[in-house]
Amino acid sequence: MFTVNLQGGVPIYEQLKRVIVENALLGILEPDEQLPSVRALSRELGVNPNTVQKAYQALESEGVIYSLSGKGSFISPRLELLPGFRRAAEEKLKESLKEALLAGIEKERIIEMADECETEFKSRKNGLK
Amino acid sequence: MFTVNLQGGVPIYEQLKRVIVENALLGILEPDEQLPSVRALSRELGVNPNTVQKAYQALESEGVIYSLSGKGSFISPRLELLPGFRRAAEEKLKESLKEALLAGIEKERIIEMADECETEFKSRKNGLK
Amino acid sequence: MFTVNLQGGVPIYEQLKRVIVENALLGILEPDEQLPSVRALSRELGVNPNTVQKAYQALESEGVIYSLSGKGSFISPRLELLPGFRRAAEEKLKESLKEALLAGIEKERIIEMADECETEFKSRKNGLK
Amino acid sequence: MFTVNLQGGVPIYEQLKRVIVENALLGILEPDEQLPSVRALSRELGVNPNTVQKAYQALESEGVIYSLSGKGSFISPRLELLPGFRRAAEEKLKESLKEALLAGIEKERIIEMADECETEFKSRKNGLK
DNA sequence: GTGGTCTAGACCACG
DNA sequence: GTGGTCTAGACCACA
Repeated sequence: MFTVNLQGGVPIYEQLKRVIVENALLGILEPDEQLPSVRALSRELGVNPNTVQKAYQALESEGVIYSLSGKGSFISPRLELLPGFRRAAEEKLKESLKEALLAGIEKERIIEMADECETEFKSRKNGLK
Repeated sequence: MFTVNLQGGVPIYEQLKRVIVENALLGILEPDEQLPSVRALSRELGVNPNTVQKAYQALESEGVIYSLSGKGSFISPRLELLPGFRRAAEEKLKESLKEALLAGIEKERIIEMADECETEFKSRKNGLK
Repeated sequence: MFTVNLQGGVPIYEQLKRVIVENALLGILEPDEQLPSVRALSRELGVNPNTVQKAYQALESEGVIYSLSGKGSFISPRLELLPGFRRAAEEKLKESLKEALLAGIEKERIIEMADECETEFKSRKNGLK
Repeated sequence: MFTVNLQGGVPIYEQLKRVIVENALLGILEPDEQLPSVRALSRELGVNPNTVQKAYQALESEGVIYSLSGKGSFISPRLELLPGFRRAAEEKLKESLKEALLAGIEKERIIEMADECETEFKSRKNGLK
């Protein structure tokens, strides 16, 4: 379902948050759709349940998902309104753009990469429909 | 000379590395130019000498700077080769692009931001001439 | 487990790096085998944890080991590739050969010493099996 | 006359010692031949006079050279007798051999390198005759 | 529990 | 003066 990379320095719970938000924004996870339970997901990914728990709690406090006690966790409707989400993405993008330009990546290549991302999004959507 | 943000989670030594690499790539720091001494820079930034040392040693092991014992640290000539630097920047950029596109940032805005970065680079170069 | 010489000018962290690389190349430390924790090893060797940490981080940046945050440090698989490792060894060997020949050590003796090294390797491998 | 490498971590005064001993053992510097003065050599190499001084003093205390106050420094006769020199070279060689074998350098290659060293010695001797 | 960062302060080798 | 190593001890994030 979700894949995470144990190596690479990026905290597992952040990768989890990231992939859930991505899928929700892409519509692969639909509003009010139920997420796997903490225990099920931790078993599937081979990570500590605390790690999944931490991701879910963070997502809930950010309004991306909501929990019904005893029933599970669900994707929030109205996801696109997430306050500050766009601003945060813009900041991070600026950092990356600086590095990329200094590394000699041309603007044309950047546009090309953006197109590739959109293509990937489309195929991911269709792949799960 | 170099500014770092003591807050914000990003390790000080990584910020230092980053700003030095940036300035070297921009040509603000010229090949074979001497960097401030570990002690001087640590005093100026208000951080521990070991923190600056760590940044310098990491940069040396990456080939960005070189040290002459008893004399000081200097910017490496032949900086543009840096193997893997471009690839790493490209990967990070792709991640950021994905997030940005999902957050609703338009491609035109991305191009605009890239232009802003280039403008900033130019002004930084001229500012120190 | 690992022995280091606190005296003798050679930095402790370098000795540690050396013995770990040796053991990994000999197969005494197997791929993905977990290393002792920084704290445990520092206690065992009677050195400061930072010193062990420095060795581990250097090894990680060289691709000899990898760290999983919160879990520990492990020997990298794909160790044999180590770019430049062979070249560095060859250079250092040439230096030593020059000195040895000038000091009057005969070529037969050199071959003999190489054989001794191989014998030592074999006994070390078997000693830990 | 002598060349030293400012980079590479190896202390300059040790490189100086090394090259002088090498040339003396090869006969390029003949017994009782006068060495350049500290000031002349430091100027020629572009290094600090203290560095040359340190090398000369170390060589004198090891019996490789001798000084006549006010006249200069000279190569000692009977150089080959240097106590412990052979043993030190042997130890260092053993270290290098271990590394080389672990790095995958074959014994044939080692012999080949030894031959190369001898060839180099011969050409250096003839070059200065 | 793990690794990672940082500080404070000492000591050494080199030039 | 320079960089490099080491210790002691604190604090944090992650799992």
